[in-house]
Amino acid sequence: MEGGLNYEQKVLISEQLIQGTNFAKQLRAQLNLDSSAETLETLIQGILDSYVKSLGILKWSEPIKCQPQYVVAATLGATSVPASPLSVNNGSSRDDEFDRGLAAKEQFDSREASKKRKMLPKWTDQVKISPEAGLEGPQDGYSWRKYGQKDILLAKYPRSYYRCTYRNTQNCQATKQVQKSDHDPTMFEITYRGNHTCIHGGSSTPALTSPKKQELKQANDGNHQADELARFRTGLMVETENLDLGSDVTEMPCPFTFPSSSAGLLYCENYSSSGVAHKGNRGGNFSSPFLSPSTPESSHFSLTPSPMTEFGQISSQRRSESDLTELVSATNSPTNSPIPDWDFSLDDMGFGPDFPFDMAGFFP
DNA sequence: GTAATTTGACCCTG
DNA sequence: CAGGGTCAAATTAC
Repeated sequence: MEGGLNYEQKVLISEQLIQGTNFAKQLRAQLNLDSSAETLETLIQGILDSYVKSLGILKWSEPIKCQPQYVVAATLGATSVPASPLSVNNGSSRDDEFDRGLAAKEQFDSREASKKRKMLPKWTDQVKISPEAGLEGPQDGYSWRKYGQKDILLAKYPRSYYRCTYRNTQNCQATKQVQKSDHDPTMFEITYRGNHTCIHGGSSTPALTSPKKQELKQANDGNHQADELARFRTGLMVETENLDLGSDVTEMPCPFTFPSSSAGLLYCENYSSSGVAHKGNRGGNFSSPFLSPSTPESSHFSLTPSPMTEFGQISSQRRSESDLTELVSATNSPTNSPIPDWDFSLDDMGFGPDFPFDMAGFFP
């Protein structure tokens, strides 16, 4: 991928990245100064813009495999949050699980669908539910319909399967799985797969077929409750795990989209190909195979394509604060979002270890 | 009556 | 063959 960059691309990327770096530096300074959420938001937006532009400059590259995992840790605002993103991540070998069962058939064309299913991006969001969260709370912007529940081997709690309500009408292939954590009953692992191609889903006022019904339903369903609530109570930070870009891994594994405000941890797992997903996207601009399952309108995140610790440090700082939550909440409002579809794929972007991205100097 | 959920059966993958 | 994911008929909720 990086090999395909021409001079202009590199220059543009550099400019954007430098700009992003500057914003990040300012943000860091502001964090230390305990600045207002507004200021922070501006800075973060700047960072995001820079990334978006940078990534947009990159040509879409061929599908590549997802090898390492990205761990996106999102902090719950006022609620508790896992002490360490990485620590929480330890517990699962979900990749294996999912890979094994990934392939179920599709209605239309079993074999084709099976392949497609395999290529759908997926990521796990760990959500911690808190009593104070309450039941009110916005929907994640998408309408889900439960289509199955299974008892999982060695798991205390069953896993619920949801798919987009508009699966049939709009052929939206997004699905999610919700399972209560064995270790911490207040913790839910929500695995999203596929991108929303439905129109209703991403809107600020999702055309939920029956909002009331859903709310009531989900109120009785801790899984959902955690899911929805979490979405609006978070700050996002990204950490990488198992990234060994110095090794022979030649591509950036996961395309990411950051479900704008997922709480807890989010793992980008096992993303394999973007080809299919692109097919389903309209326009093709910044739509990626990784449409957010929640609110794609905006996401605040930090991105580390290398195993650096800088973000981790920032994470720690932020975790104890609530500003970012406000910040995210604010920008979560679709009306505030300058980025219509905050979805992009590093994969597609062709990000790779050779990408001229000096993360070490990102946060001096 | 319509839409969502439940749940047992079936299919696919490893 | 076991386990996970999905289907679809039956049931429930609105």
